[in-house]
Order: sequence, then structure tokens, then C-alpha cells
Amino acid sequence: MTESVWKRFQVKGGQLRLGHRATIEDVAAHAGVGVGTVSRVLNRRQHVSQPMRERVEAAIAELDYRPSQLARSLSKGSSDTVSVVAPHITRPSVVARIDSCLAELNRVGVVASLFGVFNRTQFDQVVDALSDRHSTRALVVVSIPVTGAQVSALQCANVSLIGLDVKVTTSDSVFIDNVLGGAMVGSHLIAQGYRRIGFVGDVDSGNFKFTSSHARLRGLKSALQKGGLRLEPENVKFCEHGTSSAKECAMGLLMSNRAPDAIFASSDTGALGVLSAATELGLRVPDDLGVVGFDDLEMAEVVGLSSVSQPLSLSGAIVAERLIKRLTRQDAHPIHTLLDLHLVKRASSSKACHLANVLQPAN
Amino acid sequence: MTESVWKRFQVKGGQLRLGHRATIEDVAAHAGVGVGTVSRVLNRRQHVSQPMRERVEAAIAELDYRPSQLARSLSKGSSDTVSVVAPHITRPSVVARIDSCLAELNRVGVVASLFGVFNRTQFDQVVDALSDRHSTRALVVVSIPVTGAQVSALQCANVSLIGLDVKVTTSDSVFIDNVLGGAMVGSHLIAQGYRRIGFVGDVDSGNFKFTSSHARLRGLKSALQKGGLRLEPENVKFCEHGTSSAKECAMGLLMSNRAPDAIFASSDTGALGVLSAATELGLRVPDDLGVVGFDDLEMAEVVGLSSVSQPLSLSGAIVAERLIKRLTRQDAHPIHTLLDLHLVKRASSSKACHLANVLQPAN
DNA sequence: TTGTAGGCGTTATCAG
DNA sequence: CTGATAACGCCTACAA
Repeated sequence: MTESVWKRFQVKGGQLRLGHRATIEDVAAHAGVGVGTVSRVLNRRQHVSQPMRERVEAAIAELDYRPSQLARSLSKGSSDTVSVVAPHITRPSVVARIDSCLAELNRVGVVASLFGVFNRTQFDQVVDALSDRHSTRALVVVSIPVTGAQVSALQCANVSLIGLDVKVTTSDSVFIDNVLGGAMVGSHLIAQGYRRIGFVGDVDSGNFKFTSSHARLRGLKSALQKGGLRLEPENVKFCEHGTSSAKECAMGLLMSNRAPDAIFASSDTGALGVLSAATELGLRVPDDLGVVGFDDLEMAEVVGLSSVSQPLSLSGAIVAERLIKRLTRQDAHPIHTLLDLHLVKRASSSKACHLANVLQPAN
Repeated sequence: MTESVWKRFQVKGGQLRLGHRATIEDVAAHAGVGVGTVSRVLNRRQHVSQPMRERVEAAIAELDYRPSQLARSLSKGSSDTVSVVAPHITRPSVVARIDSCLAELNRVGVVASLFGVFNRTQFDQVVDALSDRHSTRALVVVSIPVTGAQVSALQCANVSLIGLDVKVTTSDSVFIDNVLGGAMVGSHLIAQGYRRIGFVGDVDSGNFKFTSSHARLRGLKSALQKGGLRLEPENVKFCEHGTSSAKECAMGLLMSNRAPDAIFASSDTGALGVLSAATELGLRVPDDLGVVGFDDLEMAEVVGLSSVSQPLSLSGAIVAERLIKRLTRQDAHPIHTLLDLHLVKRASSSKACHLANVLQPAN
């Protein structure tokens, strides 16, 4: 249907236009009206009589006309798309946020385009490109700290900025208290009787200037101090995000002669690697080694991993909701939302309930 | 720095333009040349003298001018962005593909924007919006079958289409043989001595018209037939994608009085749920129950799950590479790439090597 | 080599 | 209520 229509209506001013889709001008000509009128019915504006409206709508349908968003943006001086820029789109925690955010936006008919960036430079480029009143109406930045210059460039272009999992002081943002999260883990491990506690965090390989891993470490450290323990520097490791590298990292920790009796991994993905390392070394979890992760992914429950739960989906949904509000009315001051955290205690850190074993990687 | 520059240069034809970023005209005026010249240096074209070029470049730098991609696309009648549209961006297998595709594109300086869609309707809308010579130059469709009408609408708009994990007959595509994958699992399970084999697949909740789950089932079925076994209809279940729903589904299967002695889950995510169900029911894996998944995610190795491995990252990389080729020279006929599959045998389906246990979900 | 004018598809402003 | 026409920012003939 569609393609045949295009083939039929290729005439404009008597000239053949191969493969071109109809323009507003074609519609106007076809309906025998001016372009202004077509534009009015397109934008559902007042001051257009019913019969005229119908005639135009018929022409639109016949020509299978769809307005060019591009030309529209250029003319209006503003776009009606929203963009999301995020790092590490392979991480379950990140995609969970993004997914719920997009879902919520889609629910009200807003399609957002997502930009995955792999390092700071790319992030800066994308933000720069988006700092143009024509290109996007709103921007959601996930996890990456935004500089003051970027913020002002964006507001100068009239694009509303919202931080998801990152605080943006001069704009809306939704985030958690990572220091608190780390502290929760620390006091839990102490309460469970662990004494030599270690930490496995993520290095910021893309140079994004992430802070969460370090914040969680600070929280852990302060909780330990409060409990009269100290975090041995040799038991603190940072490695690439991921199960296998965390496993390697944990192996190093666990094979030392003053090995930790508990490890806090700053992500569940990493914690899984720690569990795997423990299994490989014949350590029983939670007796010989306590393990706690972060994010409380679905996998954590299946595997019996204790973890700090944060409302990932909710965070995305809140951002979407706020975004939609910003799109309509322009409230004054920025709104910051600090989401709640809670520790989900499972077998991996509860000496009471004995944990069987991790599945053996064999073949 | 940036914002101060914007504040300084707001004059155009003697008029104040608040917050506007410089246009090509501003640059021309500032350099004391015509817009044509500026355009030429912008697009690195010939026929512009060195001193002139330098003067223009200086003006560009001073005004912190960045051309509007939007206006450029409208004027040229073509865009230089590439888009990716994908369903289920929460699934590890999907993001692995996308991630490597985007990474490869970024490596050569191409930033792609990703559209996550939640059902067929949204997919159709996005494709429709993208079927505009102005909006995008190339489109990667992940996993979703594209209709003939959509294909021709796209090529009519001159946007090159590439299928990732889906065959597009009239265009480039990279995919696997899902029937073969299912068959590999079937013969493996038979060889391991399993006799009552079950299947847990994904329902197509977004109505995308996916085929892979059913294709894998067909493969399984044919392998069983070849081995003189049959797949009992009561042992075939389709449920929402995900660990927890697969677990529920498997519980149903395993608690029936004619329960299967092996289950093939059409994804590793689902297989994890099956493992969890087995643990909960006190079934020993692989003795009482064999389990095989699909995709060979990182998690599979950790957990000792047998799985059909497909080159997820590679698929994305190949698509990116092909895309770049299409962007430069326009080769004639479509190239289809069928990627290899191989079964990774681990503890979960190898009666020989006894598998300890899954971690107990306890608290 | 360089400047000028017309066009890309819309919206918005103003006369009618 | 409706129809021209000038922007929007850029590219590209064409003319100088």
C-alpha cells in the first residue's frame, strides 16, 4: 500500500520527484488550499472550519503524508524529542533504569533516543551535540557527573536536564546515598561476626569520573571504624567491572595469608565473581567467607546473595515522570530525590543459615 | 568559558539575540566573508585559499560555532546519523549485541542513537518516523522481523537497513540458525541419557512476531524424533522472559507426575530459573534433572550451566562493520551472514561430573 | 577563489 | 477563517 502511494504522487509543480514522500506543499496543492491551512490542521489549531479540515485530512491520508520532524524543529526552533545518554549499557543496573524510564515515557507517547557512550570524551561530544535548541528538548544523563559548563550550555539551548543516578545540583535529579549504602553493608557484616572485611570495587575505565564505587567504600570504612575495626588497604581492590575480573580480583584477596573473612563487592555482578572464587578455593559461604553485593539484581535472590537493594526501576520511572512535567510546565527550582536503600540479607552473609555451595564450573 | 562566549556574541544585524548560539551567518560576518566560504571550510572542500581558511577557522573558534546538524540534514536532504532499534533492552543477549555494535561504530567516530521499543506498534512507529531521508542514514533492526512495506519505505528514503539477529531477505543481515541450535541441545541431551525432555520458551509479549524461541523448539523436536524420542506437549511451556517466571514455569513442569528429566530453556536467564526450581524441589542437577540454556552468558560459566554459545558481540561488530561499508560505497546485493553455534557442555547436563548444588535462596 | 541567491519542509505572522 | 510570505540554519549552484 504505502510504496504504491509514493510512486503515484511524485508530481510537484509538474515535475517528477522520484521516491520523494509528499510535502506539506503537495498536500496543500492536492487539497486546493494554502500551506498555512494544512499546517493548522496538522497542529490541531483553532481557526479552521470543519469542511476545510476534512478536506485537508483527506488529502493527507491520500498522499500518505507525514510531516518532517526535522523541518518542524528547525522552523519552531525547538525539538520534541528527548534523549538519554548512558554509559555501560551492558550493566543490568543501568539498563533496568533506562528501560523503566523509556517505558514510562513511551506510555505517554514520548519516544526517547538513547546514546550509549564509552568514555568521557564521547559523553562530552554527545552533550555538546545535544546543546542545540533544535536537537532535543530534554536530556536524561545516567550516572555521569555533568560539568557546570555543560549544564549552562544545555539550559542556554533550552533543553531540560535530569540526572538519573547522579546529582545535578542546578537541575532535577534522582539518586541514592552511596556512602550510606556502604555503611549499611559494613555494620551488617560486623553484626554477623566478620572481622577482616575486604572490598572489591569498579575502576572507572571510561574516565567518566564516577563516584559511587568510592562513596560506597567510604561508607564501608566509616562503619568499620565505628565498629572498632579497620579496613586494611591490602584488602581493598579495584578492578574492571564484571564477574570474571571480580573473580580474579577476589582470588588474589583470598589467597593472601591475611585474607579477608568477608568481601563487599560494589556490584552484584562482581559479587557473583567473588562467590565463584570462594567456591573454587573450597571456601564455604557464609562460614568461611561472607559476601555482600549491591543493587539486588534478580540473580541475587536466585543465588542467595545478600545485597543492598536500590529502586532501579523506580528511579527511571520517577525521572520519566519529572521529565514529562518539565515538558509541559516549567517549574521553578530543581527537585532532588534521594531514594531509599535497604539491605536484603540472604545466605551469603548470614552465618546462621548455612549455604550449600555454588555450582561448580565444570565440563 | 563557553557560556561567556555565547553571551558576548549575540549581535546579528545589530539585533540582540539572547542565548542563541552562533550561526554560519554570524561566523561569516565576524570573519568578513560570505556564508559560502564558511560552508566550504566547514565541509573541508577545495577552492578556498589558505589565508581565508585560517581566518574563517579563527572566527569559528572565537564564536564557539558548531553547525546545526539539523539544518544541514534538511538542506542536504540526508542525515549522517545511524539508528538502532531494539526490543527488550534489558536482556543481556540483546545489550551484548548492541553494545559491541555501538562500540565498533564509535571507534570510527559514528555515534548511533538507540531506540528501545516495547511492542510491535511502537516498532512500526519508529520505523515509520525513520523512513524519512532527512532523519537517518542507516538503520539497524535487532531481532524484530521487518515487513516488506517497511523495507521498501526505508529504501525509498535511502536509509540502508541491516538486520541484527534477524534475517532481512532484501538487505544485509547477520543471524544464526535457531533450529540448528535447538537440535544441538536435543541430541546432546539424548547422548547424556535423558529421556523425557522438556522445553521452556519465551512468549512474545510485545507481539513482535519473534521466531527464535519457536525455531529452537522445532530443532529440539526434530532431534528428539531422530533419536526415537518424542516431545510430550505437556512438557512444553512458554512464559514471560525472565528468571522468576521461568522458575515458576519449571516448578509446574517438575511437580507433575510425569515430569521431565531434562529441560531446555530457550535462554540462559530462563535456565537459571529452572536451576533454581530444581534446587527448591530438592532435585539434583544433573542427575535428577539436566538443564541447558541458550546464549552462553557469562553467568552460565559461573553457575556451571550448559548452553548453546552464539557470538553475540561478534554479531554486533559485524553489523557495524557492514554498516560502515554501506555508508561509503553502495555495494549491490545484500550480504547475509550465518554465524556459528556451539554447545558448551558444563555440569548442568553432564551426568558424569556431579554438580554440587545451587546456592540456596535463604535469609 | 569568493559572494549571492534560492531551496530544503515547516511554522508563524499578517494581511485579506 | 484563509492564503501568501518571511524566517529557521545550512548547502549549493551560479555569477562575479
